[in-house]
Amino acid sequence: MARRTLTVDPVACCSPVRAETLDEAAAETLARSFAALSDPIRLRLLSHIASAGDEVCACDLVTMSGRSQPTVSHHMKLLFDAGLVTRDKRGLWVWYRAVPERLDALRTALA
Amino acid sequence: MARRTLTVDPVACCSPVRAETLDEAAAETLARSFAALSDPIRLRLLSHIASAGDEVCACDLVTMSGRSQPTVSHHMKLLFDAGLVTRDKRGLWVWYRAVPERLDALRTALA
DNA sequence: GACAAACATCGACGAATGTCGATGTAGCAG
DNA sequence: CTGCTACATCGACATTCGTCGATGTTTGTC
Repeated sequence: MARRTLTVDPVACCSPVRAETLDEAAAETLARSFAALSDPIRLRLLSHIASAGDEVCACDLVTMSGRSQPTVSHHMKLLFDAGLVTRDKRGLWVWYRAVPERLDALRTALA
Repeated sequence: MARRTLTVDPVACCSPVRAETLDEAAAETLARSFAALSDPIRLRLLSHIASAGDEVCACDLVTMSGRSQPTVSHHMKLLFDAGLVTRDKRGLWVWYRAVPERLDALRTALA
């Protein structure tokens, strides 16, 4: 059986905000996703990965963001838990990849 | 000339996150908008107004959200400053209306 | 085995946020 | 002018968040 984690469903989420009033559970889920996008550093990290169109090494993110390694690790964990990126550890390096389906799901929620 | 306020431009914002890495200024602007959507109460308030398709009285929002009047007023100010709703005071009542162009702008930013 | 490198976790700190009671302000009704 | 109503602002509080140095863990190299 599929293991239940704390991460959100990559695709499904909530009905569009303009369709009907969100119920409390849907609002909670959506809010958590948007909270992942509510920090400029995280937005730049995500944008850097998403625009690359390919895998990005975590080591690049530290230099690119200008933050310390623990801080970047913290932000990437939030993006990962929000389902916005995937993480793939190979050897010493960790490679991140954007999850376009998740971005599309959030776009749908704003419809 | 148009008065410059603290509110954001209703339409224009940032290039899509998948197009190229956001610069710091764009990331700051976008993050502030998503921060307005990062609270479940605000999402329900906005969804209630947006799905109404018409004006909504502030008095309805208090009962609907289950929060105190000052708290609702605080949240509505954030939504207003984010350009997601307009405010129209007529007599004693304040009427809110959703700004679909702003929601569309955020959807575009997630493209 | 010992050592180094990449990343995660921990602990602590200041700053920002959500919340509400108390109070201020603007607009009606008498 | 007096009161009442709807909403905004203020002050205070607990909680959450962003940050980084120190430390832990995993992996590869020798």
